[in-house]
Amino acid sequence: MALERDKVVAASLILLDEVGLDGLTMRALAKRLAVQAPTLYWHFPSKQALLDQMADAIIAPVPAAIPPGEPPDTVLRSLADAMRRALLSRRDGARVYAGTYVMGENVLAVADIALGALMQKGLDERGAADEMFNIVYYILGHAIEEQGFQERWVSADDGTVAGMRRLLAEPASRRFPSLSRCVDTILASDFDARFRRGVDSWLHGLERKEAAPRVRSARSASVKS
Amino acid sequence: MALERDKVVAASLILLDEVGLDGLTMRALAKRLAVQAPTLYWHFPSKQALLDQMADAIIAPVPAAIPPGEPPDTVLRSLADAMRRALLSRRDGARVYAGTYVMGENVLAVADIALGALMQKGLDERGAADEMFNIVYYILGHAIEEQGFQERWVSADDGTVAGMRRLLAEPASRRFPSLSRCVDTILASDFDARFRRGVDSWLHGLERKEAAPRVRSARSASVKS
DNA sequence: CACATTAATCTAACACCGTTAGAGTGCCGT
DNA sequence: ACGGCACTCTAACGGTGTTAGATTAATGTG
Repeated sequence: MALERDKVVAASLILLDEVGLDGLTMRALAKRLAVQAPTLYWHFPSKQALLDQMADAIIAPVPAAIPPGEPPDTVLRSLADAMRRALLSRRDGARVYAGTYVMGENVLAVADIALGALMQKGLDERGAADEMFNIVYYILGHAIEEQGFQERWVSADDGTVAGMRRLLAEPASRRFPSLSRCVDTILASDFDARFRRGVDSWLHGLERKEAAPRVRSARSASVKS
Repeated sequence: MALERDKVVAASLILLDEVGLDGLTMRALAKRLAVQAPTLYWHFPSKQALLDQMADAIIAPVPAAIPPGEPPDTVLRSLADAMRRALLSRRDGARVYAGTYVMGENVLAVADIALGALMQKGLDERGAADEMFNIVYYILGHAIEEQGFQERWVSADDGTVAGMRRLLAEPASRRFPSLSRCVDTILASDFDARFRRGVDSWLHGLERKEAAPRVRSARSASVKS
């Protein structure tokens, strides 16, 4: 019963790597499973339901990648790293995940780990929830843009970033001086290094939060006094 | 020549608000313009090209929303705010923007402003490029999830977040203790407040960067000595 | 004015998509 | 032996982005 479902999800992930999200059709998936397309609708009520399962499967390796018993900073760093790697591990993985918004088993597990580490650092419930979403948003946006960048520019017919340089360098030269100064740095962009620095910045910001517990707002304070 | 193109983009943005990205078809757009669908292909080589123009149009208001002559922190804060508002101003706006990766006029202008402010704060080219992308990733991820959350949960048949509470509270209670503690906070989530705090954290992290100029790596230092 | 050219739109159609209806097929418990 | 169930099939519907090629409207040129 649930065995067949898992096999379908596994096959769809392989197909995703081969043809991308736009090429992932029910008919193509059916052919790979030596089956007719409508058969899939006995196992999944819709394509979106299948995509939801795929999204959960994509981040399934994340909870297991977190070393237990480590200090919260280590947990958070490896959590961010594992989630990024999971999203990037499949072609269009970030786009699949972004389109889902479903409360899958693994999604909940990841959230639980992040919230636990954040509260262990001294944040209250709201602070932990905020920061947990913030880092997830960052990871997701980062991965979406990275994969989109690759598909659009690196694996384009051009084959290099030369086309991008042409588009960037010309109009920037006069009207956009700051951009013009940074254009070489941007073209040589290293997503991994940038991500690491981004996570560092985030963790550094957390230090401030845990050190200085939130003050009551002026209104409620005056009411109290 | 370019006049007709702009009219098509404007109409497509109105249609986007009405029917969402999934409902935005070339035939529906053509009907709104009192034209047959293939006519659009005289003005745009593909639907993706139209979406690219739409994405650039969505963030067109951003550069104008930046007060000139302000200190860089103010510039960056209002830039983040304006970009977020722009993405949220159209239905599925964030998803449209995320799928584009095009070097439009306004995209370049926004990048130029951000890079200028960051370098004015003392960051070098690479630091400015990194942080500019980081904040953009964050804004984008935030907006995508917020709009997706609304479409999937708030405007669902259920009409409220009750369905989400049901899905979250039950499985969380035993296996996910931290999540369980935060579930009420999460359900009462205020995206605006969270975004403001996220930008604050980011700006705070920048202070550290500008204060402490990067040290040479150990390897190159030892070579020097 | 007549005419060739160009811009813009049309109709018709292609190949494909997600999805549904409803008819089989094989197995399993009684 | 047989009813029911799990699973798969064929056929088709309405829709999609996109192309080919004919047709109209406008425009500059002799």
